[in-house]
Parts: sequence; C-alpha cells; structure tokens
Amino acid sequence: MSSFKGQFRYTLDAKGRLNIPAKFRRALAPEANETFVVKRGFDSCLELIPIDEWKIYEEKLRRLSTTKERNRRFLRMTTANASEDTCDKQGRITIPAELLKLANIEKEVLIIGVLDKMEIWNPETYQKHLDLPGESYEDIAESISLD
Amino acid sequence: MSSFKGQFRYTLDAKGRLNIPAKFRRALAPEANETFVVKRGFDSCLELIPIDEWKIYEEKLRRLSTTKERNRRFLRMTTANASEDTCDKQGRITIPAELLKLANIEKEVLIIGVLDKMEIWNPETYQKHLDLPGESYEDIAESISLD
DNA sequence: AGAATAAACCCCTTTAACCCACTATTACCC
DNA sequence: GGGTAATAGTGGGTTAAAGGGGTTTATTCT
Repeated sequence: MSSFKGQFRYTLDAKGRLNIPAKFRRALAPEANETFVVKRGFDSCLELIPIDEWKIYEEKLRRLSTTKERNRRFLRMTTANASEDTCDKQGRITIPAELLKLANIEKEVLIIGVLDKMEIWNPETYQKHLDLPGESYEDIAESISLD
Repeated sequence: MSSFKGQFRYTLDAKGRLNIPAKFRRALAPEANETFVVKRGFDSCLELIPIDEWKIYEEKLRRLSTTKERNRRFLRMTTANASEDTCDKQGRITIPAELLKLANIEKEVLIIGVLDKMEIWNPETYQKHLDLPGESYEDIAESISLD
C-alpha cells in the first residue's frame, strides 16, 4: 500500500507535463503500473491517485444511487473532471488544461503526499489555504481525536 | 517496543544530516530497519518516529474522513511535512530543509527521547518552552491524572 | 493529402545518494 | 591509572539519477 509523504516543487512545461517525484514513483504499488487518475480535488487542488487506489474509490462512486439529483451532480462533477494517464519514460504525466484551470495552475506546482494519494497545488493557493488565522497546527490538533 | 529516554546535543552538517544517538539506534526494534519518519511536531519541534511505530499512527490518520475540511487541513499539514528516511552507514538521516525551517533549526540540535519517539529541537526553543512562567513541573503534575 | 496534435525519444544540468576518510571520545584491558 | 582499541560523531568528494527542456516521429481529424 502506498504511503506518500512530503512536498515537492516542480514546474509544468509548455505541454502541460508534470514530473512525478521519484520518491513517489518508488512508493507506488506494482499493480499501479505507473498509472494514475488525475481528478478535481477539494479546496482548489487536483488529486493524483494511483489506479489501484482509484478502483476502490470508483466502487464507492458506482454505489451512489442515480435516482437522486444530488448524487448525479456529484458524479458528473467528479468523473467529467478526471483523467487517466500513465507516466512516460521520463516519469511525467500530462495534466489536461481544464483541470489546470480549475486549480489555477500555470507553471509553478507544489506536489504534496497525502498517504494514499498526492495533491497538486498552485503554491500560492496552498499557502493561503494554510494561513487561516487562529487555525494553527496545534489548534486543529486539539480538536481532532485520532483514536 | 522502543523506549527512548534522555537528551543529546548534536550538530547538523551542511547537507542537513543529523546523527541519531547510538543509544537510540540500539533501542530500535528490528522491524524498524533503522528507518524513520521525520515529521512536524507540536510546539515547534520535529518528531522522529521509527517506521514500525509510524504505521500505527498512519492507520489512525487514514481513518479521518476527508469530506470534512478541518480533517483535510490537518492531514495535509501532517503528511506534507513528513519524510521517510533510513540511516546511512554513519547512522545519520537527512532532514528536509522545510522541516528545519518549521522548527527554526540551523546547526545546533537537541534530541530528546520521548518513549516511543524522539523529538528534535532547536536548543533555545526548547529552553523557552520549559521556561514558561507559572508552569513548574509540580504545577503541571497537579493537573494530570495518570491512573 | 496536409495540418495539427500528441506521443516517443534524446540530451543537458543540477541535485542528492553513496562511499570513504578523519578526529575525538569512550570503553576496556593490562 | 595509563595505554590501546573500538566506536561514535563530523566532514567532504564522487557518481548516478532526477528534473527540466527540446526535437522528431506517429496519429488523427479535416
């Protein structure tokens, strides 16, 4: 099972190709075959999910009843903004332009590991996300119970 | 099970490498394979957790629901500021620059044992942390129930 | 058939992983 | 108690790989 940790700053090239950190590629399960699903994430980022982990998630999506309008909308928002891709020989994947736009990414990119997936951020967006006043790491930790 | 105790003063070299006290290395469980996760700790220190202990913690993190914004923020703050590393032949690990910055560590380092993990401090930060007025060892003990 | 788009291949620069060397302290033995 | 040997702690250099960019070849749509 993958366990992505850490943060890396990369640049996107003119073709929308993004390097996957070598550390993360090494952490991939062999079943993943260097293949990912890139999808819209929460809080204006993108999620990069190894295909083996994605399949688990997809199963849950399939179980959503499509007789409910809310479910239909959520499904469309998710799947329409998702893309499957495999690393090229240089360890890069191509991110579709509409996803880059959703996350306000132009050239500078921050990739962070979040255990079973990675997140792709515009570095400034990420900084703003963290800088919520009165919400320090210690503050949040006090309110979260891990057991 | 590991049981780290005591304190040690070391220096960080130009490459961000830190010696692990030999006493602590000998206290490691064989399953740990001399491998640690360094992560952001509380109160401006870093935590150095043997990989076998980390896995227990990671399981708890994975159970946090990511549909809640607060949980996502906490997860990111934790995993993006974590790094897995194995001791080199000299018994050192490399601490990423962004973690050193979080803990205000430049060269002088204090390593303390806290049972199942170690903490890495800037010695002055640690001293200030202890010197909180009106918070003597005895005062704190009054408010803590151990049974 | 030609143009546009995307995929595959290749190269260069920089970084970090790995290896070796030295000093000082501690432990052990005579 | 002094000498010796092992080990702990620190420092530096070399090399392979990672990251960033460009060029050519295939493919698809017009």
